[in-house]
Amino acid sequence: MTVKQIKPTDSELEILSILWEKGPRTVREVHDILSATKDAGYTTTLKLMQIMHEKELLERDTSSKTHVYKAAVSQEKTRQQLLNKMIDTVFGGSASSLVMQALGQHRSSDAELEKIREYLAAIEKQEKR
Amino acid sequence: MTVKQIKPTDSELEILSILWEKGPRTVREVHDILSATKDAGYTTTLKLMQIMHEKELLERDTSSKTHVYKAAVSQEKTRQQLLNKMIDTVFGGSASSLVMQALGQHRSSDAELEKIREYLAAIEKQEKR
DNA sequence: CATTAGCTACGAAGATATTCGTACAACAAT
DNA sequence: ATTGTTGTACGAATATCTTCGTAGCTAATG
Repeated sequence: MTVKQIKPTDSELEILSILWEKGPRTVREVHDILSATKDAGYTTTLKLMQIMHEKELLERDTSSKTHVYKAAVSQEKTRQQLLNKMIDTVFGGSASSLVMQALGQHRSSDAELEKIREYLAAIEKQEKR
Repeated sequence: MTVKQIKPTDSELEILSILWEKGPRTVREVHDILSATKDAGYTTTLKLMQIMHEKELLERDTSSKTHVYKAAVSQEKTRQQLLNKMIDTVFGGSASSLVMQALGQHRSSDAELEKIREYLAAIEKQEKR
């Protein structure tokens, strides 16, 4: 049995990100947020969201004239799938290659690094059992 | 000045991976390796590689009848760009969010985890200065 | 009630990615 | 020399993504 693969395009991911962050929103609201950074017509955003609904990336409430959309896939699961795919296709299946590359480039805050250290310690403990 | 963005498609990435791993190869050789896992016609692989050459993802040596292709972009740089993009678009710009998610899911070997720890220690030392 | 504004639905154009058939050249084998 | 094999080039069909114009519905406004 194969798990349903979530494969949003870049445009779809932008919309999902907004809905994850802000919660359920109308097309108008999503469009206004999008317009701040890129320019696209209203019907473009509308169509995108309708297609995402067909693909079951979004749910929608059509009980009132103005439909309200929300993400139908979780941010957590989507992140995991996209990440796993990148690990497989770009980093030869090695998660730690990816981790080292990520740590090497981006400056992370002390707090964040500390979290990562704790995480590693927890994993270590786990493995000792 | 904007840096040239490397944006290979999934199919292109498969070909790049082969060339990174095996070094310069002919279309036939690449195709034979690809055929092991997926099925596609020979001319499909040929066309792909020709287009990748146009896009300057590949270089080729046409001095003999059978052309020899090699990657024109480094694995290192490509990984970094794809990773940075994912950090920005999927993990809200937080490299450590990505790192934690990667560590959480995939089992990494003790040796790999140890490398990561050393890496963190090095970063810490660096920051103390 | 007529007009305007805001919304959905939908078709279609444009862009890009993918796939493959066919033509043609070079070369080896019979 | 004819035939078969292996290669490149290229056009075209198909698929998917993106964008937008237009039509038509509903509600508010004058």
